[in-house]
Amino acid sequence: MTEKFQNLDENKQQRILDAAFQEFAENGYERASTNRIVKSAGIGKGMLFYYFQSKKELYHYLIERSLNTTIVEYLGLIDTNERDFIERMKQILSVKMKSMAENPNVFHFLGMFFLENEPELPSHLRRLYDQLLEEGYSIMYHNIDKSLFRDDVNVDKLFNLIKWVMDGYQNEVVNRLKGQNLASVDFDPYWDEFFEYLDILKKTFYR
Amino acid sequence: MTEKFQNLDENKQQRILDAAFQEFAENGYERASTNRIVKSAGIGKGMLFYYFQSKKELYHYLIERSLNTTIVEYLGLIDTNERDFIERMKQILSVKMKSMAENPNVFHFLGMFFLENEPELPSHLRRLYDQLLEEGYSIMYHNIDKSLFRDDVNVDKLFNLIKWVMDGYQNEVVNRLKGQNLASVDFDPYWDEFFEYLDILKKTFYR
Amino acid sequence: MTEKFQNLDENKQQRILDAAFQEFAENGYERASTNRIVKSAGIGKGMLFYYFQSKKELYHYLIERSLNTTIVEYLGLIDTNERDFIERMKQILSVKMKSMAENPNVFHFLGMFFLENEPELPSHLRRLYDQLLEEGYSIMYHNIDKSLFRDDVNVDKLFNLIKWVMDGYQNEVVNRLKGQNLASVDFDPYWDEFFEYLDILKKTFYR
Amino acid sequence: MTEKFQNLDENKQQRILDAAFQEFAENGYERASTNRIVKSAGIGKGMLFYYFQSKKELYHYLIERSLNTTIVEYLGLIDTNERDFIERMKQILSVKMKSMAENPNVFHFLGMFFLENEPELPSHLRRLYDQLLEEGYSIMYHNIDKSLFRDDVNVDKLFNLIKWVMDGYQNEVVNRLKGQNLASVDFDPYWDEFFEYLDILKKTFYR
DNA sequence: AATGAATGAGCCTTCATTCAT
DNA sequence: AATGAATGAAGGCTCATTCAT
Repeated sequence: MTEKFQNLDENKQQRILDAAFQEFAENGYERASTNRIVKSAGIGKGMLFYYFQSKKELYHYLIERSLNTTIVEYLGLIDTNERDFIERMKQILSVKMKSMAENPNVFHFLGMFFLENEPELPSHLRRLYDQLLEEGYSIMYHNIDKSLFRDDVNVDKLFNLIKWVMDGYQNEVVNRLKGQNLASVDFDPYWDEFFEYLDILKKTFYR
Repeated sequence: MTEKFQNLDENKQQRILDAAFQEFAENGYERASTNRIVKSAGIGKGMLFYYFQSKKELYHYLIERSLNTTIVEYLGLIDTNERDFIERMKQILSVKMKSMAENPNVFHFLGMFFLENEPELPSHLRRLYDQLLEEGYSIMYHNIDKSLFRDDVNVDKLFNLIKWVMDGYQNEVVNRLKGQNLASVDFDPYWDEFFEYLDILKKTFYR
Repeated sequence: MTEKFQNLDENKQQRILDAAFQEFAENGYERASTNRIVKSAGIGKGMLFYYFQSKKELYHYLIERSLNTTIVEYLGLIDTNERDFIERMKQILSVKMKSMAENPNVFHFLGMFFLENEPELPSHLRRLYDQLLEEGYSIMYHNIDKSLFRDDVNVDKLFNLIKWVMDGYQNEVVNRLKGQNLASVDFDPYWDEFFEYLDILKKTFYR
Repeated sequence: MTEKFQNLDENKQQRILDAAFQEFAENGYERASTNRIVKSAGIGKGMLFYYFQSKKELYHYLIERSLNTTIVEYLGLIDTNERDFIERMKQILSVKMKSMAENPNVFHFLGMFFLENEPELPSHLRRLYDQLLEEGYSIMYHNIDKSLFRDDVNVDKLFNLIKWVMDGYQNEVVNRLKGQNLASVDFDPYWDEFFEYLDILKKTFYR
C-alpha cells in the first residue's frame, strides 16, 4: 500500500514525515491540512496522494510508524536486569524524556493520537497497538524482584499505585510547563522533586 | 446575550445543549461543526446563530454552564466535616462518578475543555474558572486531619500521591469502559476494587 | 398596498421612515438590512412585512415618498417670477441645500437611488419619475427672460452649459467634503466661490 | 501573489476578468458575489480563491489592473503638443469614449470605484492612485496656451467651467444611452452636438 | 395588530481529492 | 514520477421572509 513512499530516498521520506507528524500533532486529524504538509515538505500536491491514497492512509501510516519505530526503539533501551520496580520506572521515564527531546513531534503526535479517540482503527493497527501495550506491560513488570515490597499488601496493586503516581507527576509537570518551549527548560529541579516522591514510595511500600 | 436561548422551552434547550456538548466534547472547539449540532438538535440552520451569535459564544456558554451548574452542584455535595483525607477523596470520586453517569457528555465536554488550552477566555469565565480551581482545592484539603498520617514523610506530598492514585484509577476504569453506555454499567465491582487500593494507602501512609 | 402603513399614527410612521431611509441611504438596496431597520424603528420584525409585504415594496414606497413629498415641496419653493436664469438656478441650489440640511437622510437616499441603476421600476414609479423630471425642467426654464443672453449663440445650449456648471461645482464640493459631517460645515466660503463662477457666466453669456 | 492567475491562458483570464469587472461594477464591493463571478466565468467554485486568496485581493487586483493598464494606455494617447485647452479636452473625451466602447465594464468598474470611498487601500494602490490623479491633471493642464482666453476673467476658473461642461455633456449622453449596447451606437451625431457646445465655449471664453 | 422564533438560501472561504499534462 | 490546476462539499455566518402565538 505504501511501497511507493518507501521507495523514496531517505531524505525526502524524512521531509514528508517531519511535515506530516508536526501538522497532525499540532492540529489533530481533521484540522490538519494536506496543503500545509506538502508545502512544508516541499513536494507537489499530487504526490502525497500518489504515495498515500488518502489523508486517512497517511495518518494510519504515521500511527504505525510512530508505534513501531519509535516505541520499539524506546522499549529496547530499558534494562530489564534492573529488578527494583521503582528504579525500573525511573529508567522508563528517563528514556521517555530523552526520546521526547530527540523526536518532539513524533512524541507530540502520539500524545495527540492517544487523546483523540478515533474508534475505527484498521485491524493491523489495532493488533499492533495491543501488542505494544502488552510489551510495554512486560517491560515494566517482568523480572521484578517482588521480595523488595512489604508482604502485607498485594504487590500487583502496589505496581499500579506506583505507575499512577508516575503518570500523575508527569501530567503535573506537563501542565506546569504548558505553553513553554520544552527545549529551553532545565529539567533537573523536576528530577529532584520526582526523586523525593520516589523516596516516599520506597519508604512506605518497601520492606 | 443569551436570553433568547434561555427563553426557549426546557425541552428544546435540552436537545440543543445535548447536541452541542456532545459535538464539542467529541471534536474539540475548532473541529466541532455547527451544522452537525443543528442537525442533531433538530433545529433550523439559522437558529443557532439567532440564539448565540457565534460558535464561540455558544462554546463559552457551554463552558459557563458546565462549570457553574455541574461543578457547583457537585462541589456542594462534598461533606467537609469528614477529616480523613482518603475518606474525603472517596466522597469526591463518588460524587464525580454519579455526576458523570448523569451527564456523560457534559463531563466529556469538561474533560475536553481542560485538555485544550484556549488561552483567551473572556474575563468572567477566567474568573469563574480560577474560582472553581480554588474551591476545588479547598474542598479537597481544607479541615483535613494531618495527624492521621505517618510523621516521617512530607504530608503535602502524600496528598499529591493519593490524588494521583485516584486520578489513575479513574482513568483506568474509564479506559476499560470506553465505548460502553455508562448508564448500564454496574459500578459495584469497581468500587470494591477501588476500596482495596485505598486500604493499601491507609495501611502504608497512615500512622 | 400600503394602506396598513398609512393608517399608523404619524409618530410611528416617522420612526419607520427615518430608520428605513437611513439604512437604505447608507447601504444601498441589497446590503440594507431589514433587521437593522426594525431594531432602529423599535417595531417587531413581523410588522415591517405586514405593512410592506417585501423589502422591495418598502424600497419602492420610499422612492415614491421621497420623490413625491420631498421633491414636490422643494420644487414648490422656487419662485418662477425670477426671470434671470442664473438667479433662478441660484435659488434652486439654495432650496436644495436647505432641504438637504432638513432631511439629510431622505436626500442621501435619493442620491443613492440615482446612482444605483435598478432598471426595473414599477410603471407608476417610472411615470412619477418622468413627470418629476419634466416638472423640474419646467421650473428651471419656464418664464426665463432669454433676452438677457447674447444673441450670437443658441440660448437653449447656454442653459445646458449653465446647468452642467452648477452640477459640476456641486459635485466638486461634495467630493471635497466627502467624509465630513455636513452639519458642522460652514458653507459661506463655498457660496462665495460659487458666485464667482456665476459672475463669469454672466459676464460671458449675457449681453 | 497573483502569479497563479497570470499563468492561466489568456482566454480564461479574460473570462474571469470580464465576469469580475462586471459583477463589481454592477454591485460595488460588498454586494458583489463571488458565486456569481465563478458561475459567469464558468470556473469551479474553489478556483477563484486558488487564484486570488480572497475577494478583497481580487478586488485590489482589478483596481490595479484597471488603473494601470486602462488609464495608462488611455493617458498615453493624449497629445500634449496641442496647446488649445478645448481641443485638448476634445481629445481626452475622444480617447475616453473609444476606451469606454472597447472595455465598457472596466470603465463601469472604475466609475464604481471612484464613487465608493473605501479608505483602506494597500499602499501600492494608494500610490498608484495618487500618481494617476497627478498625471491626469498634468495631461489636462500642462503646456496650455492661456493667452487664447479673454483676460477679464480668471483663467483657472474657466478651465473648471470647461471641464464641468464636458463632464456634464458626457453624463447626459450616458444617460440617454443607458441600457443600449454601446458597441452598436453611432456616435457621430453626438460628436456633432458636442462640437456645437465647444464652439459656444470658444466664442464666449476665448479672446 | 403585533411579536419574534423559525427557516433555508446564500455569503466568503478552506479542504481533500482527482486528473490533464 | 511529478506537478499543480480544478472540483464541489462543507465550514461559520447573515438575511429576507413566514408563521404560530
